[in-house]
Amino acid sequence: MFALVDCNNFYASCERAFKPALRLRPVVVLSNNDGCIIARSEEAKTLGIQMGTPEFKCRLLLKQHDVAVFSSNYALYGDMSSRVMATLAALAPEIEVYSIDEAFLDMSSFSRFDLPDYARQMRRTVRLHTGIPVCVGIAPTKTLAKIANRLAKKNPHYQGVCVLATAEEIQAALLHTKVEDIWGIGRQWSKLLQAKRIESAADLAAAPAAWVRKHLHVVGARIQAELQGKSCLPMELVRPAKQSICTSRSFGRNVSTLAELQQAVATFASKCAVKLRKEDSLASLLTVFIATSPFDESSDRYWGTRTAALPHPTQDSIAILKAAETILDGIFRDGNVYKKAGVMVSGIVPRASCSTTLSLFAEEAPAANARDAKLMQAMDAINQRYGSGTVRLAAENAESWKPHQERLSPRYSTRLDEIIEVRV
DNA sequence: TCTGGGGTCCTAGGACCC
DNA sequence: TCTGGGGTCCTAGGACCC
Repeated sequence: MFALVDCNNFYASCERAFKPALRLRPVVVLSNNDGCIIARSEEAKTLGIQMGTPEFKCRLLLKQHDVAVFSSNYALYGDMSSRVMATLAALAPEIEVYSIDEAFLDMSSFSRFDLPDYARQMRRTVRLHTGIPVCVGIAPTKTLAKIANRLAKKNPHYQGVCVLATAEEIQAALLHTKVEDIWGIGRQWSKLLQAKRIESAADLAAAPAAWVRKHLHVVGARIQAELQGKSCLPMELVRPAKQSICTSRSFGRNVSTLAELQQAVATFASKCAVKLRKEDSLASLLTVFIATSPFDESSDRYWGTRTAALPHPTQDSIAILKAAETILDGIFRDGNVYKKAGVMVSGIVPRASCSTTLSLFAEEAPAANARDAKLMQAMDAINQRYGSGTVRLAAENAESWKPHQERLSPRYSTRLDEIIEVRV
């Protein structure tokens, strides 16, 4: 048996955990640049506020109903997530952290337990330790556990816990789940299935296997098997190393000059290098992209992107930044109003496997690399201790590329100075 | 005026190997 | 008349997830 534990309205719940007065008010959290609604409390959902709506389109509604509106505070959500996960890890022998607000737990050794009762205990414990409300779904496969969790969230009579153990319970749950609500079935496949009169999860479970295999490929075949109670997706206990790392931002203002883009791209490139070093990996490919607004119909869209091989696999900020500047020069087109830019590193290999690999064409001797590596270590250590951005490359300017965040809450759980500010 | 950011996996087809 | 059988690697595009 697998349990899926999922935090309710996670970002909104994090904001609430530190401001009990918000319990009685609808809460929403905005994306970067305070652009779109990306999290809603139950009350905000009831008001009809849709996920992904631009803030300016529902500003009046937010005001009318005295909705508490927050910029996204990723430092807070990340730390709260670790606390939830640490609590869950103590409640089951194995945990797979699936996303910032979800985890699978291995319940296979709990056959002699009263599962619903144990699940209720897990909810109480997480609530007590972190202040975050969660729902628990338990079933024989991950896909069914997802369905159980969804039912636990949607139907109040479950009180946050749904266990699907018998064939009858599973069949009833499948009948009440539409295909588009199945984990792994997105918009395109839903359309395809509905056209074939496959409308519920029960329909999909019973559909001809050959047809599913042909049109939904192995991924769909796996989903079907999981719905039938055959577990195909095992627990993944160690997070695999990342295959690509991307840092991109929409700009809070119009950007037209190469100089401004250079600064943005330098900042993002450097961020990618920091993330690479955190992963202890090296990248061999670098992509830079710049884009105009997809919503502006008065001028042509431009999406400039180019990928180049790095001279040798690296995690060095300076090497990555230099290469990014060259790529940017090649894709910049004068006369555009840019709204977004990004840097991505890929072709990633673990550093350990690479220590002796030399490039046939590299101009720099390995000795120079060793010195640069020490420099990066020192920079990371200083920024770790005194806050990111304390030391940086001159080409970067993180401050000016910070997205607009006018309604940011304090980083309650990671910054002492910000808590003291609240008391005053 | 105004619209997020980060990922993964799979398939098909071309080019190549013995 | 007739033309094998088994692979790998790479890329682009399309699907999906949070």
